[in-house]
Amino acid sequence: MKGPPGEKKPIPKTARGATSARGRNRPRELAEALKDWIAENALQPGDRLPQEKELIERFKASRGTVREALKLLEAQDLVSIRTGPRGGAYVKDVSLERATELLGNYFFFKNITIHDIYALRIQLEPELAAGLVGVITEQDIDRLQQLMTRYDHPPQSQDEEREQRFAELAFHETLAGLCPNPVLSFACRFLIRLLKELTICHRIYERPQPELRAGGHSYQLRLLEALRKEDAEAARNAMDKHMRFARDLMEAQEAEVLRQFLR
Amino acid sequence: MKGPPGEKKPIPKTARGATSARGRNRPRELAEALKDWIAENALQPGDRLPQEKELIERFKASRGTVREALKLLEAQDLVSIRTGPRGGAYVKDVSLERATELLGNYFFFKNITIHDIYALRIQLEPELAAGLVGVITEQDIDRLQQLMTRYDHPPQSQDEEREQRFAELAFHETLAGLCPNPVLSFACRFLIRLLKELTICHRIYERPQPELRAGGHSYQLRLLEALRKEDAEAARNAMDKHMRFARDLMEAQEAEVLRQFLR
DNA sequence: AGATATTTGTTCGTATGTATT
DNA sequence: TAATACATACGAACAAATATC
Repeated sequence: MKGPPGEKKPIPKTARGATSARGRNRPRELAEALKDWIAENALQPGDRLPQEKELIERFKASRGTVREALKLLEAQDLVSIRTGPRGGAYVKDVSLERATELLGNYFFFKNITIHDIYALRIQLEPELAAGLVGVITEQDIDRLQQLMTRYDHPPQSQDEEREQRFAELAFHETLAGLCPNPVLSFACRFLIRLLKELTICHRIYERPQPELRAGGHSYQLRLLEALRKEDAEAARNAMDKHMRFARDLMEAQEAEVLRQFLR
Repeated sequence: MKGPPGEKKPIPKTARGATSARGRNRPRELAEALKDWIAENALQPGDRLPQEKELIERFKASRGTVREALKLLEAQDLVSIRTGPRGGAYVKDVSLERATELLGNYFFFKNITIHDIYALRIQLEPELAAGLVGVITEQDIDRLQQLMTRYDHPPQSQDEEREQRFAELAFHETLAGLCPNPVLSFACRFLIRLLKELTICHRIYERPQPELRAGGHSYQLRLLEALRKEDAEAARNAMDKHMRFARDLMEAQEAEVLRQFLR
């Protein structure tokens, strides 16, 4: 089917190509071996792995293979690679960002709706709010109130409209960051990330939402008041109302946008 | 000290190495660019990416860089790479197992407690149960009831004790698998995985739990009844009671095990 | 079943930029 | 400032795998 094989490979002279070619010595295996090596030697976050040259000798692999294996570990956020003389691969704690990104990949092809996300937010954010009592400080609350000034007024432009939506989400991210329950904290932040990435949300955020902004602002004020009084149930209640209010408006907007889009 | 294998170096003529060196156009960036490219072109699972040669031209990178980027995507389970004609990088659905594993890495160094996990289960499992109404079939319910026969009787041995705990969790995993909300479904299954991996749970599962077994069994029966009647609120209520009951017992056991351990 | 073409997999050599000393 | 060590990147050749004829 293809072009005539007129051109032979004209490089037979040296023939010093691959040597071992031991079948399936894939980078993946090397990565697993490195992980085991890390565990065996009880390396802690911050410790440095041997440099490439030594890894090449120790594991009997080429530089490219070693590099790919290290990249694999970096992709899992188990190591971070720095350049320079003190460079190399360092054992690292898995970062929130990376974990979020990797989990986001799982939902990449799933069809997530606003309804799906708010079904969880309604359950989790009130619990989170209640759990903050006794943990959150006056300074934290002041910082949150400071954040709210970015959307305590009607937006002057479409850009500001969108910015205000993200500032509101940042409010909730900050709250989640204060939560002492690591799982709950992660879940709430991940839901916010999903919201940010939903393309339907981008369309919604472009539309004027005076009700959403004003309503959200007042619910958040009630929430902060409850937190100041260290009243867990009042905090839970305020957040519950806040979430249900937001869900209803967002779902209505979703339907509206879809209606326009399908027209 | 290099000691090449006898052969001379017959590559003097070309000898042109790196050219661009535009800052640090790392493989990471290429991987991100490829991800964007996948989204822009609306590639679906099963679709093939351009082959290495074309990617080299299109993104102006060397083969090694392209390969590392592809390996990065492969490590994230976004593509799978095959050799041979019609080979190349194929867009792939991220498997539940892999996503769970990667997220598990994030919580590996965090100190998760039973309380943390049940704080979420209490919120999410009732919601999941309610959402099953209208989706779950009679066959599904029959299958679940079949599953329950594995712990409808007191265990005869410590092995069976442990087996019954895992069978109960399998019941909840099956429920979660039926949930039409992908985020809620994942969350519930991930929480169960965390429970399974908690070392404290292993100790608890070794101890006799007649109350936990009998109580859980009866709550699950009530749940299935509600689902048969398609009564969402009754299902939610049954699951809520079930979770609170389990949490109280598990936390008591956790305290007990810790007390013994610290003695 | 076997030959062939296509595509990735592996290794080597080399060049370059940069951060540390 | 110069030397050096190191990661980063490029290119070429060969090896292995595999679909197609």
